[in-house]
Amino acid sequence: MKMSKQFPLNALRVFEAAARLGSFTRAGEELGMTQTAVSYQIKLIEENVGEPLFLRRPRQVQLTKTGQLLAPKVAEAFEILRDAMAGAREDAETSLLIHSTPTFASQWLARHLGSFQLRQPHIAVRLTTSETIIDFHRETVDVAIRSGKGDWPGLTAHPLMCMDFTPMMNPKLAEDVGGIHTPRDLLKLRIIDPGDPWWMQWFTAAGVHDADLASRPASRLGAQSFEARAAIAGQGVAILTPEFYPDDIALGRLYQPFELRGNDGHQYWLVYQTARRNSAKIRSFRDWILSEFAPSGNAADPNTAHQTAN
Amino acid sequence: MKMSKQFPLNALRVFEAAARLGSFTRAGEELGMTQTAVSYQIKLIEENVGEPLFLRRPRQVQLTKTGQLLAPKVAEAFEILRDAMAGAREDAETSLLIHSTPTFASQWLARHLGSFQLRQPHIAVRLTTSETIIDFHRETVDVAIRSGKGDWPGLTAHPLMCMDFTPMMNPKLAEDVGGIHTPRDLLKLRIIDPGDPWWMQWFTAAGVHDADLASRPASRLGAQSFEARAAIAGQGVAILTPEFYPDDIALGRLYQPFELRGNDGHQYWLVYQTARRNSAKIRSFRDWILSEFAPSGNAADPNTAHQTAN
DNA sequence: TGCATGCATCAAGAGAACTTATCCATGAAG
DNA sequence: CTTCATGGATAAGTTCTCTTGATGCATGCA
Repeated sequence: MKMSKQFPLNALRVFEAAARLGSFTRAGEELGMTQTAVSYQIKLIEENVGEPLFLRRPRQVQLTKTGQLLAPKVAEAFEILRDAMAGAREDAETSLLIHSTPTFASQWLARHLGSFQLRQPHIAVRLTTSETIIDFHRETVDVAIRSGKGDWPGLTAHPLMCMDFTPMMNPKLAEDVGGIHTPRDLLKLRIIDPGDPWWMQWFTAAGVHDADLASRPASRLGAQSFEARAAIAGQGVAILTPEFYPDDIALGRLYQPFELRGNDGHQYWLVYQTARRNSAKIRSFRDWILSEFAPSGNAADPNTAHQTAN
Repeated sequence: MKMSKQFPLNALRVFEAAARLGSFTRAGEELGMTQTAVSYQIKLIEENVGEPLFLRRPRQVQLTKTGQLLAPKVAEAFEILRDAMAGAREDAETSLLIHSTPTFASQWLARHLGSFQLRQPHIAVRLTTSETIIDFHRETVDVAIRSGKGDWPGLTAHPLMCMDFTPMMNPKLAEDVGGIHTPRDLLKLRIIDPGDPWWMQWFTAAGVHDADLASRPASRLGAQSFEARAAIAGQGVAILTPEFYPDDIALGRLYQPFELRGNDGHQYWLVYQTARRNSAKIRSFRDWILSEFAPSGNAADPNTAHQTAN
């Protein structure tokens, strides 16, 4: 037997309205259906209960004893359901779960998220980070910042910024070794995380093919921002993304000796599930972050997105 | 816009089961539907809320934050609805509202209803009376006892007993006037309610055509049972239905001087709405009362009913 | 590596829910 | 005391939701 027969939910909703309004016609209006349909639904539920719920009086309907018993409880239940749905919608609209790589989170989001919250004060932002790429099917996450090539099935990815890299260091450290004039000068310094493939790539691009990085002591710090801290502290030269350190550069704690930048084809992306592209909160976050990265003054163009089919 | 779109009730029920069981397949089994249908309904509600409610993990589904928020409230609401429906069904099955004429109620039902309650101890009987014929469309009543001809549109009527009438009195009163031998002897006594048309009809049938009843003092008591009390008290002779007074006859407080009975074509009927003929409580009351009136030992035949089309 | 489990997707079909049209009864108004 | 307006019931036809069955995919287990 069909569940809908044992438990006529739609009929109960109609009953609730009819009981409250004391009129099938009025109930129909409220529910956006005809009086006929109301009559039909009420009959359904009466058959289900096994007893009339309304007395059909000439110009009005009136609850029977059984109907009087049933109506308030049904009303209460629908009240709860309405609240629950409203609560869920509210929650859906007002809480935004962002996932990011730790570096992007600490170096960029931490400094800019305030302007998003200023723009959308009703949205409660929660930010989680991990090195690993999260799976939207496994985690409750609305949007994510990822590095990669933007080719993730089922997801829409908007490019945010290139993951360029170039050696950076504390200017005092450069002075200590008599200044850094050629790329090869860097080899006089301690290289922070010499195992990072970026180093090899950059030296090659700079024409230094014999940099013996492998023999140097490994010092992987796990995340670029930690390496940046080390560089700022004068502990060596790190290979970093300059866009992440505008303050440290402005304060003279970090500088970039060479214009030359490497790029391994990766960049940072804003990604979200394509199916959810019309969610208001996702849209407003997307619009905000794209405008932050857009050439100053111009609004971002959401059409630059990659959408990889599923 | 359709209400069912704004407020997907069936989807909520499916959601409740899926959330509780943590599985679309299991939820489908419980609700008697396929996994496909569950998936579809969940998608509906997710679109409505604007956010996923489940994380689709490989071999299970798991509630998202929003889903966790929604599930308990929805469960509570359905709990209430379930209770309410069960309560209504319970009430529908276990309470029987009987309406009767006051006379039939006091003279017959009062003495026999106990045996019905013995047979159906789970049914709570409520008995209301009025002289007027009640309208099933206006009153909350399951079955009624009426006098009449059994031709009520939309109602099924089972004949119970004839409304025969004959003069009855206390035997002592007869002795006081030297015995009642001929119908005309009755005129020596006080006639209780001489305006009752039954009197004229009975005297005519008895061959007394010149009974001057109109000139006698009126003493309408309103209901036959009151007139019977008066007759038992020796205050006169009343025209009564003998079947109502078996005890008083057995105790010698009331007797019927003549075999002759009048009948105006009316009788007592059990009536109920034809549409509700299959209600269990109505059926069991019908079966009981018909068996009480059936020739002893034989079950009553429900097929003697009149059904007057609407 | 192959199998079982569990969910998603698609096309097609059944059946429920709804609408339109009509009728009927009642209470109010002229 | 008609006549009209209101409100519900009924019948038949239509729409469209929902369900089904087949299929595919990903994952976990043997």
